[in-house]
Amino acid sequence: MPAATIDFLTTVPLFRSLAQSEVVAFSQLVREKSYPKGSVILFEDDPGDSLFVVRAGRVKVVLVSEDGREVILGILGVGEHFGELSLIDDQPRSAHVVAMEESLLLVLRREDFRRRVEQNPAVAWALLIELSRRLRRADEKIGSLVLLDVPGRIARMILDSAAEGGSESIEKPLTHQTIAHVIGASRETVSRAMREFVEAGWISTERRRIRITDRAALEKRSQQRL
Amino acid sequence: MPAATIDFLTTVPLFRSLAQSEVVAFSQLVREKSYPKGSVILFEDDPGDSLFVVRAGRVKVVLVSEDGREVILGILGVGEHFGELSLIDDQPRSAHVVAMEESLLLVLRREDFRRRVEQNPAVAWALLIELSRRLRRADEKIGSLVLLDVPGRIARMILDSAAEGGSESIEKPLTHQTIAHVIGASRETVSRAMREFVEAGWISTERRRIRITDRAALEKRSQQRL
DNA sequence: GACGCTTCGTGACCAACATCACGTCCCAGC
DNA sequence: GCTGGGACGTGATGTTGGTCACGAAGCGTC
Repeated sequence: MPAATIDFLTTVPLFRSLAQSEVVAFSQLVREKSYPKGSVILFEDDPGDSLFVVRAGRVKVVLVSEDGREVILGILGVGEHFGELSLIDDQPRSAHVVAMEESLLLVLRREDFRRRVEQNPAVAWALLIELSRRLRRADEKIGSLVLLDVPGRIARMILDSAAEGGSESIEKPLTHQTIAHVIGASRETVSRAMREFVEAGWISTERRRIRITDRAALEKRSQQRL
Repeated sequence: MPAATIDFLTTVPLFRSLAQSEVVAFSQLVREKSYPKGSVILFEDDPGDSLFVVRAGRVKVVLVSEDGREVILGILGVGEHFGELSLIDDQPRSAHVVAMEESLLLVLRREDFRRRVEQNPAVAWALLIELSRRLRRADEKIGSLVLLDVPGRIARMILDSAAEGGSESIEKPLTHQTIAHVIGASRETVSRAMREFVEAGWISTERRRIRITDRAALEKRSQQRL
């Protein structure tokens, strides 16, 4: 197993608290797998027996309705992982995961994962912290869907995305369609709302990158419904 | 500590996998506290240092917007617990919790809880399973908020609630207002939609208890938007 | 049984968004 | 450079569901 994989694993929050020897052990259990843009990595309702870590690229976690409309539950970039729920509770996968770009994933199988978790309380604890974080975000999202109008949800999404990255700008390009799927709105409504933000001087956009120019205004807008 | 508390704890999923001696140890760490109907048990943004288990009564987990509108993230009954997130990740509470009825809660402090979790992998594992369950439900809820119309969300809520209890009826009385807060709709819309369900012969209602009379129709309705 | 409080039923009105239907722009690949 | 597909801008139109405003009906309490 290449040393690069070991180095990479030490940067993943899930494994960061581990001793070097533990990380090496993990690195020997993973397989690498690559997925072309648009390919489905796993399907809702499938029985799941693997955990995935994004090594390169970007994936989206989506729910799809009978008539084809979709919601994006999350967008995961390098260092983030998915698929652990099915390893924990033996239930089928709760959503589809699709590669948004050509992506390289590390795959870890259930038995290997479980054995390691049981032997290493630090991993269990890191998992608990990660699930807590996701639960908080999910609850927040529910709140924003019910309590905020579309511009409010966009404002909040921009602030959230910026918080992860460079603080004042969103590095990863997002199409209006993608934003719409994330916040539960139509592409057209997102277009119109974002134009208003630009005109108001709250953000500026160039080539699908968004830069925040008036954080305070955005924060205010993300807390009230007009 | 009364033996009744010990017996009760063994019925709680979180502790069910524990040895009797472990349960006794826990029972000696909890305090009992009672809350009148309507009282706030904990506030969003407070630093949290306790885990609560519902011994009697019912509580709701709510987010409240600036202008006073509320979303109910969950309704917890006897044997369910809340407040563990703050114990795990040391972040402030993510929502308010309010007693819907006169309620009796068991309170466990952070240090006691952590020590026990660290010494007992079974508790950590039970916690992981519980958080996984909640995460799945939260994601499902996000999906239904975006993909379903109000009647669809009501249909789904009825099916979910019935699944927990007697399968064909919902034991715990729910007001239309409460249902509205859970599914993110107005009281009036819930009234109208439920009347239609009754007229269609899908459910029957008496004194705030709902009985399912045509499960198949409800299931169908909960999957599509009209 | 009478009072009051909460819940529920229902109509009228209106706003936020989805949807439909285009046209334009941008860029990647030939 | 051209060409085609995806992303974006924008108007017109329709509909869901929120809000307001009542009145009626339950239900617990004295």
